[in-house]
Parts: sequence; C-alpha cells; structure tokens
Amino acid sequence: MTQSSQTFTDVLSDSLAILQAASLRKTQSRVELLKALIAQHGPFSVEELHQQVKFKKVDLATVYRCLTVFESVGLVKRCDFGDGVARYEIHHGSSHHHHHVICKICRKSENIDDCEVQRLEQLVLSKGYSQITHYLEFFGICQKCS
Amino acid sequence: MTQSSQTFTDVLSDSLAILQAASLRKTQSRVELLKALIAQHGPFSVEELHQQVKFKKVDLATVYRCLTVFESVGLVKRCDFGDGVARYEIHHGSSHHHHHVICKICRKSENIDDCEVQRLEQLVLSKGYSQITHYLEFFGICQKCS
DNA sequence: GTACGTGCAAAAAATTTGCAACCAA
DNA sequence: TTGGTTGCAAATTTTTTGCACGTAC
Repeated sequence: MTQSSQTFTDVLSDSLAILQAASLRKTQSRVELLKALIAQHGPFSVEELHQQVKFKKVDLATVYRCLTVFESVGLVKRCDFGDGVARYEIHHGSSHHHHHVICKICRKSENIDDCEVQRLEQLVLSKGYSQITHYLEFFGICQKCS
Repeated sequence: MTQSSQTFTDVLSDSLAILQAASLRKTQSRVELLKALIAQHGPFSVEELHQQVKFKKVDLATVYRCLTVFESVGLVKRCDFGDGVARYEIHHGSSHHHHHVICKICRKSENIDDCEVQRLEQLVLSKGYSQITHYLEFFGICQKCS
C-alpha cells in the first residue's frame, strides 16, 4: 500500500497539523472527514464520503466545503475518472505521486506507482505554461468484471 | 494542427459514414453537431456546443444524447479537465493519440502530441486489466494568464 | 468575544428522462 | 410505413450559496 509507512494516527495528526498551520479550525466535521479519508484508501466520491460521516451529523454541503478547503491546502487530491463525479483521496507526506487504474465497469481503482511523465512536463514548460501538473489515469476492465 | 491532413469536408463525410455504418440516422442535429466539432479544434463543453447549434433549433438534451451516441461509436472522445464539466472533441482516422495542456485559469487547452505512456500500459496489463486506455492531461497557467 | 464553520433549505448547474410529434430510411 | 430521433418540459443528480446559529480558539 502506498501509505503504509505511517500509521493511521500518524497521518491523522499530520493532517490536523496542516489544518492548524493554515489557520483552519479543527472542527468535528473536518476530523470525521479526515478519518474517513485516511482509514480506507480512496479515492472517494463526495457522496461516498457523506455516507461515511452523515451519522455524525455532517451535512453534504459541509462535505463539499471541507473537501474544497482540504484541496486548497493540499490535504486531498481531486481525481476525475471521466464519469462526471469528482473523487478525492488523502494526500500526505509519505503518499508519493501516483496514478490509478479505474475499472470501466465497477469503477474501483488501484494505484499505479510508476510515473515517467515528468519528462513530458518539460515540453509543456517550453510552451510557456507555468505551475504545471499532470493528471494521468488508466481505464480498463478488471479481472472480476471480465 | 492535428487534423490538417484531411479537409473539413473529408472528415465530415468520414464521420457521416461511421454514423451510417452503425445504423445511426443522419439527422440535421447530428450533422450540425459534427460540423461544429470538426470546424474548430475542441474539446468543447456541452454548453459550448449547444451555443453553436441552438440557432439551428438543436435542443440541449439532443446535444447530450448525440454526444453519448457519438462517443459510443468512437466519433468523439470525452475529456475531463477536472472542473466538473464534460468536454468532447472529434476523433477520426487522422487524429492521432494526444493529450492536452489546460490553463488553470481560462480553461483553454492546447494539444500535446507526444506520448510515452504506452509503456506504462504494459504494467496495467500485467495487473490483470483488459481493454486498457489511459487519460493524461496537463494543467498549468498559460502566458496570457500569468 | 469574535470570526470561522456548520446545518438547513433553497438555488444553481449539469445531466437525464418521458412522451408525443417528426422525419430518415 | 415505421422505428429511430427530436423538442419540450419535467425530473434527477451534482454542486453551490445564503443565512442564522453554533463553536473553536
């Protein structure tokens, strides 16, 4: 697993530290969401996350708002799997750059840890763009579905 | 330009042939949409396409329905730029595999014609997935916006 | 105490669907 | 003729926003 070098508790406290460093309050909603994001390896859709936290009285609108904030401070990464639903996964110190393979049928994803795309970013740089990032996803049909 | 090896007319008639080969009718809405998709290099959002064809009495729902059909026969490619809006670009014989750089601010895109990612697909293949495709987009800020 | 955040409800944006009329083959 | 398509309207789905209240610091 990508994030096994740190325990759940480590990642959570690091995440909370990032929140506080950004002058963001440690509210129950945010803590619950972070716990959900860290406990299982995402990416999760907003709806999936809401399912996990709504019994703690966390509203769907709050989920949207928290995820937006989390993304702005780099706590989560937004992923788009081409189906019109935004997904988020936790991002922390020991979670390195990676991509996903998404099953075209069940929509489950698996990590792809290799990435040779940095070189291509040079090309983009030479076209005059700055602050370049890239987004790479693989689509296929997993064994269970085929 | 990517598709300059064929003229507008060539690409349009090829596209219409694909439609007919798939037993899909050559309706005015579909022709107008294809013309819009071919005339300028996309990708276009559904809304942008609708703006281009609505004076021809093509309804927004029809745009959605046509694009879904076009995608299912490989006439267009769906692109997600991570902003929750689906975009489509024409795909035809002489339009080769490519990616985009998307400006984080104006959302305009430019083609990236190099792709070395095929090798990575081998890795995905070895994980038991079939019918693998990949999706790669670059994000950055273009000169005009920075 | 004072912002910042939240719940709730309503609005907005994006997409899908039902159905009668239309039209391409 | 006739079944695939469309326009229109309504319904869903996804996301955002306004506002008064709650709460972290």
